[in-house]
Amino acid sequence: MNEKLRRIEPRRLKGFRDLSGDVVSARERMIAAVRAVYERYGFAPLETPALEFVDCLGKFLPESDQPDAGIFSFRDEDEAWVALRYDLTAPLSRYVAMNINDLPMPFRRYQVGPVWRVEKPGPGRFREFYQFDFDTVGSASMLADAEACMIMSETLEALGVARGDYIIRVNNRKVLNGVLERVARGDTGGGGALDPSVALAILRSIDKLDKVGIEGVEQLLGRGRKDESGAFIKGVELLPEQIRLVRDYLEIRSDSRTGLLSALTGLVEASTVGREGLDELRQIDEALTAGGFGADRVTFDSTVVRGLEYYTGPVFEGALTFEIKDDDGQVRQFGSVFGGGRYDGLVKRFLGREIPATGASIGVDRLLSALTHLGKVSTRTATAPVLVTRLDKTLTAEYQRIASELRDAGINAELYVGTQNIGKQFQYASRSGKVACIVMGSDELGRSEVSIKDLRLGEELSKEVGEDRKRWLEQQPAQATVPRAQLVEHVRGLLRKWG
RNA sequence: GCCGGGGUAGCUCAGUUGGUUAGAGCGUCUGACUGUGGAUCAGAAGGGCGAGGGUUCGAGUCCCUCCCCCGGUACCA
Repeated sequence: MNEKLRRIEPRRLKGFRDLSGDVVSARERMIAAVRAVYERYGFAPLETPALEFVDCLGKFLPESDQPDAGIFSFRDEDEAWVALRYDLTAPLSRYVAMNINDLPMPFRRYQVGPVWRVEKPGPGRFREFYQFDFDTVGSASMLADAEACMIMSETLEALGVARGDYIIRVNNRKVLNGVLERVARGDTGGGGALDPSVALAILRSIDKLDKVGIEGVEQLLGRGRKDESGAFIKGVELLPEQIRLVRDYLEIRSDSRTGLLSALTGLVEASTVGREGLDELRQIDEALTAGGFGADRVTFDSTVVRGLEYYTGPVFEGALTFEIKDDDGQVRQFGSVFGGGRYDGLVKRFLGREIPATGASIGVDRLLSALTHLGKVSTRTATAPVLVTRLDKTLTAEYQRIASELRDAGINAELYVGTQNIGKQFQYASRSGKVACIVMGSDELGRSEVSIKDLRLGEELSKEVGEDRKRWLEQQPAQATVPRAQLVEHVRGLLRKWG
């Protein structure tokens, strides 16, 4: 009793996961495929530490010497605030600032790894998760942004997402700012710039378009909105004319990129930043078109907002457009799995001058879960597809030879090192995802033969085992006995058959 | 953070107006079947009801506090 009380309950932190071998393997395969695309465009790997000084991450709260509540932070032995990185972009800007004189410019790097955030976990949301970024630092050219879109498109296709099952949407924060300028002035008789917090609130509301619809956005911009749980969300309190302006903007759609640009012209050309934004998008369109990327892959969409703080120009996101049914049979959309944009101001806090930069980031876990639902990643392959069983433990040396023979032939093979009987060995093989079992007792040995059991076939046939198990066991339809010399050949055949 | 709904075996859940040793299905394990996983049959193990306090002769059932989970919402670099 006392001992029971003293025992430690195994627990795991909220939002953190243990990942089994099949998931880790699937993720590694996915990462390898993505890396190949990034490298095809000349990006090189970079690794930075998991821990950074909080001020270098830029996450001290204003008006306070406490770090932002959204990050995992603590004081180190020198009393300095340190924190786990919450993305890969902040460490990149720190790295660039430290090495600005030695880096080739433009500097292009990719980085993959875990990041940590203190957020409420939900379906597909965790406190520790992987991101896979690529960024171009030191180029203000829209060619870099256009390339980012092409890479996002190629990456998704390289992962097996069919054209049409995804879309890269592009917008420009400068266009958005142009609209905000108009909201701020003339049309209301007011004038001057919007209060930054109001501007932010407007962007936040626009960002919710997907979720709450155009009517919802209008409510959020006006007096506020009551959601279905009864909670009231305070509105931005814009005037009706201002709301109408935003609505007009959001309703602009076009199937072609140039079509959207012309449609936007009337709304934002009165604004200098707005015109600049349109011009940048025009350059991106030209580069995309020259690269052979049509609107079926990369489209312009005026409703894209993305992260609020640091984007300064083009913003893009890659979204999966198909629906899936989750475990409860509920229809779900995966939505955005890939996002990025231009952030010309990030290095400034270190160097005092702007270094232009643009890039994008994959939400690895979300995309992986989408690919799993798509059936694009197999999750049942064992690292070694073959188990060499030990029917007769006195023949172990012979079994070791068989295992070596398979390995020498390039086939991963596991020798059963447990102590249980043959029935349990098959169970073990079946549960650990093996494709085949090698069986050899004194019968086979005497005839220079081996038996090879096809576990997957056996699993299928077993549905009709029925009552007559005796006969089933005698026939062993999923098992073949072949000359020992044909072992490797036969196993290869099975592996080919089950992919 | 806020609103709503929940916490009873590994899982899904049942537990009458508070009343004797807390149940089922699935899963697990064992055996029939010591050279064959998936079928069938038989049997076994496994929880003291999220935690703590209170009311009561007596609480999984009532009251209070806290914790956790789920859904929605806010925030999200």
